[in-house]
Amino acid sequence: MTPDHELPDYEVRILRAIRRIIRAVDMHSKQLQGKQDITTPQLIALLALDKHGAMPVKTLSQSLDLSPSTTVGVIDRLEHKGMVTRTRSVDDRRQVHVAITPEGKTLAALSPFPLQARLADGLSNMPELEQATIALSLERLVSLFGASNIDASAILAVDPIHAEPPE
Amino acid sequence: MTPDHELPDYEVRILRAIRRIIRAVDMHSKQLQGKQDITTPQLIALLALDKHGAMPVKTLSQSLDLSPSTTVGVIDRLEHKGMVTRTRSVDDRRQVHVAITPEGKTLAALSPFPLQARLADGLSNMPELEQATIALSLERLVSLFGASNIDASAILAVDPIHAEPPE
DNA sequence: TAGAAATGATTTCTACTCAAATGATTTCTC
DNA sequence: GAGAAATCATTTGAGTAGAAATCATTTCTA
Repeated sequence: MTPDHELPDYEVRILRAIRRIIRAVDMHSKQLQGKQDITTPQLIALLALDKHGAMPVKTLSQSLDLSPSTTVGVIDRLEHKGMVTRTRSVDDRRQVHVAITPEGKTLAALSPFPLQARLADGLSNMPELEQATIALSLERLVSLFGASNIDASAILAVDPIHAEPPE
Repeated sequence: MTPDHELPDYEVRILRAIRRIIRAVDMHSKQLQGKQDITTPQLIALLALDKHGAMPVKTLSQSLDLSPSTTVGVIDRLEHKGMVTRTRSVDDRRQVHVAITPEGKTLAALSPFPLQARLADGLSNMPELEQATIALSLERLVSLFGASNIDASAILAVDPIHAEPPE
């Protein structure tokens, strides 16, 4: 039994890339927060509400691909800043409809998506074929992670020190 | 003038895929936590310490690709569980050396590289060319995010998304 | 129709993440 | 050698994230 976790080259590279992308995305959000007083999840929520109109918390959480409890926190902060309002539904009093305010609309319209901007910039300098390849690759990766059920033995562990072996 | 953040198809797909991957990785960590009382960052730290021996916090944080403040928290939790120890260096009393304990070694040895196993499984069913493509695509993406330093202008730029209309 | 089950939002709890501020210590510079 | 600057670890504060528990309300069922 090798105590070492030998892996083909591609996997190490892929895992390392994933970790870096995750980090980069988070950093962008933090920067956005510092400079425009809004974070990526908040902005995504705002854009969803702007585009599709008021909706219950559950629907919003689904469209954001976030858990309800996380969504509540995001809404809290947006509400506190006056970007959205909460209204209890009359049809079903369990539901709370979240709606964007005029201030929220303004912010949504003004806020560029920094990450998207960067991405767009980079992608626009690539041939379309390559863009397509990247999209397909990522989607295949998603299906790899998401397709079957995740069991306890599944984690993402990259040994960052060895990820780039000097040859 | 579209108030909407219209984006070429590939970008939307790529961003969506990234969000899903991030979520999948996080879910893995949460599941691990529930079942084995350790999380992904903790395990990665443990493996690094197991492989390379005791090291100062700074070195560890660098090899984990995490900020020092984040690393301190991870160490706190590992120390609390008896998986690592802290020792102030005698050479340089600013430094704190983090070392893995026998219990930590046991845990590190027992924890498989699960998500990697999943990934390996999926990848091994793909032609090598495709594996290479995925690796390259991700790395290109990383360079897109990480290559240049993110300055204020990149974030505050008027609307870089529209700078290069898709043709 | 009364009680049970399901659903929706929220709260609480833990963990991860970073930036900025702080305190201790070392190194640099005059 | 004394003071300034740099370095290292840590604390604090804010945000994101999900699971589990809780509360209110609606729907199902006997």
